Amino acid sequence: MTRHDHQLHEGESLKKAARARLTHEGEQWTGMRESVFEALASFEKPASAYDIAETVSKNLGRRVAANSVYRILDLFVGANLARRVESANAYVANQHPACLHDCIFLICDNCGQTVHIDNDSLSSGVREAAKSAGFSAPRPVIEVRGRCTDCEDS
Amino acid sequence: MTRHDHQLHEGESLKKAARARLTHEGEQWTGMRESVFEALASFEKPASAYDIAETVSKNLGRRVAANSVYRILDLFVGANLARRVESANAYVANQHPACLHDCIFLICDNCGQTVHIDNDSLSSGVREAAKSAGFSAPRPVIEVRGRCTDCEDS
DNA sequence: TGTTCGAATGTTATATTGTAACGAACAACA
DNA sequence: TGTTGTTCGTTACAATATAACATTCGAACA
Repeated sequence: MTRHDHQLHEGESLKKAARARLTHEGEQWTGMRESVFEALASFEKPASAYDIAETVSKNLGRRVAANSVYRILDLFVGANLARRVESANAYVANQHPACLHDCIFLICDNCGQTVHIDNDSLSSGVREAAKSAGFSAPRPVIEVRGRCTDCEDS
Repeated sequence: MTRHDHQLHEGESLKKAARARLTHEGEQWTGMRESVFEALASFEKPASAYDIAETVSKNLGRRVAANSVYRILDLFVGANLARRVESANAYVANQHPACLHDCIFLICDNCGQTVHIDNDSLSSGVREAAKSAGFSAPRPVIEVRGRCTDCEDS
């Protein structure tokens, strides 16, 4: 397991870091994007675009279509503010948007709780294996389905 | 890359192996299941349940609902006759249904062509990392998005 | 200030993927 | 023959995702 010296953000701090990262990419930090980010970060589990749309709608007191949320989530994923969990069709906020990692998600089949770990030797191993097979610009998707500690008995 | 001594099947041979595996699991090899398996195996890329439903419908000369295909695909995945490619919402036939592997899919973002590699040291590394994090019964999902050799210029 | 232009968002429609519920067909077997 | 359980058909619907086009907003500049 690789050491991590960078900062883990949360709450206001995370929002600031996200904003800094997005503007650094030359994108705007709009009210809508802030609302989507706040909603995304408020979930404890990966949230679907529709979950987020619902939360944002409630928070803003008006209907926001999933469509708009998808656009913003795509932007976030591209800018490393969020990650898509492929095997759950859902999204999570990235806790350290400033630095780039291939992360590994552990998703509990029972409760949906998801944790992410970074293991650069594993992920670079996967990258290398892909390159050896002739794949260029590899973007690893590493997820593990299973049971979390809380659910392993039930 | 781990050596593989087992047999790689194709065509009739693959179908026989799949049938053997499924019946060994105590499940029936019905006409419908054979049709779905043939359709699945006929694709060169991962196929969606709806793609398969369409192919089976054409082959049988009558409408087969996606619903039925999903049921059978779920059965196949459970019995190791097929794999689900999570990041593509699609399925591929398993070329060696008799033996169990955590496989790694390489999916071309441009053409959709997918190859799979087996690398037991990587996949067991992922399993171990998950276990260390408290996850039980881990089932790794390892996929890589990128560009295949044919597409890397275009 | 006012205008213009492009980015961002709103709106509606639709495509794609996936489940649920229930009944009919069929095979295995008492 | 009746009974039972699995498989499959059928319909309906839920959830996820994209497309197309209109509108709004804000930055840049005359």
